[in-house]
Amino acid sequence: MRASIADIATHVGRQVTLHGWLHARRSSGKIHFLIVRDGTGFIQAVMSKAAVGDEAFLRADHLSQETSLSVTGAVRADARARGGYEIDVTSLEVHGDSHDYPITPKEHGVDYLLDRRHLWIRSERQTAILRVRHEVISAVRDFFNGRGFILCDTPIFTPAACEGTTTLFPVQYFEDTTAYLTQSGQLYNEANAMALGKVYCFGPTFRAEKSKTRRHLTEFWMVEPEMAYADLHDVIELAEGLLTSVVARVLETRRPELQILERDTSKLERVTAPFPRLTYDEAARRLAEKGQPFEYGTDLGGSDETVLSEQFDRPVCVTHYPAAVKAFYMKADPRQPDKALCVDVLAPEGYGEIIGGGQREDDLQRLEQRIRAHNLPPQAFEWYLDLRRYGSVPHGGFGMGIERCVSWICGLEHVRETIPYPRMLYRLYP
RNA sequence: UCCUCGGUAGCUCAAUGGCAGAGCAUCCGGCUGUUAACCGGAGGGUUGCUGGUUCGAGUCCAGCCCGAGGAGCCA
Repeated sequence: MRASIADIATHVGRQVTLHGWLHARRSSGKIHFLIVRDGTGFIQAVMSKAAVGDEAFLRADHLSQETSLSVTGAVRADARARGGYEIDVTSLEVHGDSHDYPITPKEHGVDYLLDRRHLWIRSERQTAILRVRHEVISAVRDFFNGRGFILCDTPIFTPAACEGTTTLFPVQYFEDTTAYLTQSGQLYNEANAMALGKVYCFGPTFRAEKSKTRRHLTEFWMVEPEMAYADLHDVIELAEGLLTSVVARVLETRRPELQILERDTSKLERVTAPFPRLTYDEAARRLAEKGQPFEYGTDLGGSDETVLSEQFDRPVCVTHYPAAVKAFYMKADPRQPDKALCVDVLAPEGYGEIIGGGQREDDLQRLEQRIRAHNLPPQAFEWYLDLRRYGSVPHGGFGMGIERCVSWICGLEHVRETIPYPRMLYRLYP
């Protein structure tokens, strides 16, 4: 009977066949310990000379790492085994051999592993991270679908800068047109929200910034909800609801993976609403109290975010940044026009900004002014201005970077491990 | 783009300006409860590249290439 390792507990006492790969092998004169993985988990298969006979035992003597094989045997609970179960092999079939597998059980450098990312993802740690990523994405979709949001994806080829502030990847679009890879679905989302009320897009995003830090990728995935008839308060509540629901789901379904990653889950248990809320001015005061060198009026830097988030045990929402440092479409606070109705959510433990968003400028004249002030080509935004010409309403939303979110939930050092094939400044292979 | 650090065996790393080394991996042998198993043996080198200083350079100097961490920018 065919079985998978994930549900091996349901097969105790029965004879099963596992289809997988040899992850590692330890051998004695008359007993082999084969660590087999099948994509759903890892298990130790025990092959004794007495049980399989001399010939079969000898053949298994030289099985090497990542040989694809099927093992058949009885499932047995065993306290000595990691995972609690073992399989006593009665027969073994090899499908494809594997010589000099480059990723050995010993340590390797990051550069070496990234050059072999297509093989690295087979490791226990990497498969655990990718399962958590899957769960985060799945929880995000369930959250929005459950709240009546319509998935309405935005284009990846775009005619011009969405925000005009960051560098874009140009691509040749037929003979004589240049298109750019999207850096945000934001503007299209606003149009979609005027059509469907509550929408979200979820796709890859591209930033040609020459960033070289543990928080940056040139290609990453972002989920962006947008709501018509919504203000900053609604946006913050939505962000809070999303994060608490995603963390709760991962804790509920991916404990074994978090354990493999040695994640301190008590820190995730504390991620419940409400999140602390600070204005930019309050944040600046806190930074000054901590002696953090910070120039009032500028955006928060990486170390500023770390100092702030360390003061709380859950994500913190920072609102009302100076309008000057934020994107042109942010609505100014009517009560203090130099501040924007925006929110950044900073993850705990120094993981920094994982969500950025706010209320959008819905007044035609003010928006035109902002476009001019940012030196953006007005003709590129005519369609966007139409949204203010034909039934403008207060609206808002945010973007959440999936990789930063997964990195935080998994407790990783670098976002590059949260995506199957990371794209970075100096890395486009494999 | 800037700052800092690094590049030596397949991998991870040692080596005061003076014989190029270890562990793991690989191959051979041993071992019936191993958990990155262990024990014995063998093979394995254009020290990133180019030039310079020196009796002598992995080591010092210059330039270049590649990578990592950080800054700026951002999710």
